[in-house]
Amino acid sequence: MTETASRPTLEAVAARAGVSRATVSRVVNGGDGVREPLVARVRRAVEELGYVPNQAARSLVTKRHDAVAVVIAEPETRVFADPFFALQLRGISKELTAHDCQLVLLLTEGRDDHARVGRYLAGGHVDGALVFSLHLDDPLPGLIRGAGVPTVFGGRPGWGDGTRDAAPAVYVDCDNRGGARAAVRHLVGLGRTRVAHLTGPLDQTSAVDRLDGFRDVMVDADPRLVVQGDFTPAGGERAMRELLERCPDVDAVFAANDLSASGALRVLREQGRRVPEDVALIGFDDMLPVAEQTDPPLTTVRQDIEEMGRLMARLLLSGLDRRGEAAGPAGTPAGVVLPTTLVRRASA
Amino acid sequence: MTETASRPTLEAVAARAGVSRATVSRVVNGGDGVREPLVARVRRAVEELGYVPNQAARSLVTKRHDAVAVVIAEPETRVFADPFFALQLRGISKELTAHDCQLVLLLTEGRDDHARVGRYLAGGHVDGALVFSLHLDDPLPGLIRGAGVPTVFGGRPGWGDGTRDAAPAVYVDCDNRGGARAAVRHLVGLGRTRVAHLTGPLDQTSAVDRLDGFRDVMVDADPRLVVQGDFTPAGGERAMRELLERCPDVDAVFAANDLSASGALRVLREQGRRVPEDVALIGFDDMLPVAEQTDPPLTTVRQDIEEMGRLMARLLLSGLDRRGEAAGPAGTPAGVVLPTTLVRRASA
DNA sequence: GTGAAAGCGCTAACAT
DNA sequence: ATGTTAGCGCTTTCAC
Repeated sequence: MTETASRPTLEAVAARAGVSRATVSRVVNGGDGVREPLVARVRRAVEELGYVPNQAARSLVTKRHDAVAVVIAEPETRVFADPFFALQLRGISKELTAHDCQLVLLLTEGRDDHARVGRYLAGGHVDGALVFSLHLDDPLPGLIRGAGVPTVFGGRPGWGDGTRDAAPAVYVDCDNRGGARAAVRHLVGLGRTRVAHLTGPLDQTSAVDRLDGFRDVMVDADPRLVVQGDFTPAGGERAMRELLERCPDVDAVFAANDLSASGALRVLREQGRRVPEDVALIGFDDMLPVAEQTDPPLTTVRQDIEEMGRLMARLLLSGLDRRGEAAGPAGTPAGVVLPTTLVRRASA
Repeated sequence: MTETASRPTLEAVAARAGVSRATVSRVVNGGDGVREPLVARVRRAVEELGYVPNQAARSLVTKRHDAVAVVIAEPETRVFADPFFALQLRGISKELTAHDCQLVLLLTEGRDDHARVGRYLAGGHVDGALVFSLHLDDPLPGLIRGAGVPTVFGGRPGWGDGTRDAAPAVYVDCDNRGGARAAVRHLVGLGRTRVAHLTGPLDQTSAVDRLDGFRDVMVDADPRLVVQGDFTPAGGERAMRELLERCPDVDAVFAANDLSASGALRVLREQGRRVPEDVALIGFDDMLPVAEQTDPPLTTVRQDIEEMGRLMARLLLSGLDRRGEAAGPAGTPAGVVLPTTLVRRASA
């Protein structure tokens, strides 16, 4: 534990420099409109006293915080196990840094956490929030709305089409459904007839949309060919085992993401099925450290995750800049959907 | 982007409830010393208005924030790839939650980030900081000292023995050196004579301490048997390749952590060396998802990472509670070092 | 038990 | 160009 000396105030600096508080404030905030000799005097006083502005006091009057919260509604274990978040965070981080804005990461595991995060957001610690990985029954959107903090969502929020409210939710997503369609069409194009789908957790729109894309192509697929997973390798293993038991004749699998595809791949190999000869396999995300390292490397649907993060941050910041301007419905787009592309590797 | 309605203030609640601001404040902060009927009236007004206290205003007077920062001095990509951080964060998170304290995660990648984090800490956004993964040349400790924020470090800080300052740094660490000794002794006990060490990044004390432990046992080891890694699987692969080239007769490897051990294992198998028959291998950390999943499972040195996190948080919070009391040198221990244990699995 | 009033440290009009 | 002043929204003596 380090000492906590009570910090010097503007007042102290002003006294030391022999000027008014207002002048010190001006210098500290850029020094425009203050003559050079004074600027120097103040700067020296600041230096000598080790003055750092008290943000609470500053925010109280400016109502700005130069910080935005990133809220991830997943347990740490998942957040840290899934490169998806790392990539998105990296995009966000770059964009925020460029705007000299601090990223504050809030992880929410249980219901208590939700309440605390709600208080944090409503308490005016941040100028805005970027929210990820919402689940269908998540109380977070309500809390956020209540908090009145400008928010951009990562992934289409699950509560209807966003038109329920006066201001539709702003979100960034990739074309999950279209990407899924492309993947399944590719499998069909390969001549596969027993095409299965290992889904993600169906309380998330990304998983639902990918399932819908699968169904768009496999209009009357044997329902046993759809097995629920959870975006994790372990879930992929479990789902694949179940699938092989239910439908030993399966000849193609579209997994909802690369992580579950990697799990499925392990099971396939373990049970002596060759990929892609016996069973063709496609993932989703194009998470390089996963998709390229598997054996065989994964054919997958690519989305630019880092770019999504960057875009979310940009949307939020530009929205913040435009505060107070007439926010016509034409102002901010409700949702930005980025394209996906099929990346062919060896697994399908 | 959601609407930003200007939030109701204490004043508004007071007006609505027909009481004074002071009374509302009392109710909001627990309601002691306010008679029941008033409490109810105020509560209802709070409810109706959706009032949430403005933290900036509150902090300005109380000087408390009910939030602590966790600073990790690593790029996101590493933070999110290494389960170590997830575990530690989980321990911290649990402890903080129990004290109704918000965890604010700050990741610092480059030098600009350092400055911003320094400003954030000094700006009085948090009551304290937990700092990890410091590197030898890190400017962070200086910034933190300057910020005057109570801090507990994860891992022994690298700047001397901590006695350079009036208040020695508080930290939590595991017995890296002792654990390393145990691992190497075990290898020697197995009859191995060409025992190598794949180090971690030597600008971190944990890596240095493990190397020292290795040297404690292998007093005059062939210097070529020590190869530098970086705690990552890729680094482990690289180091292992180099090692096999330099010393093809190596018969045991102590890797600085499980992640690099897993990389080393891949290379060993790829080059046709059987583990443990030809080369015995030991890791460090006992990171379950890694150590148990490898083939063969890793013998490793266990440290209770989650407990370390919990302990760090507890130390910080108890220090915060004791503010102002005479902080005698006997008050807070400078460093807490947790024991390690050797976990035998199949790799050695 | 409750209210009135004084600030916490800062910025932003408004004077000068 | 610089100083003066009035709050930002809250907690906390201090009277009543």
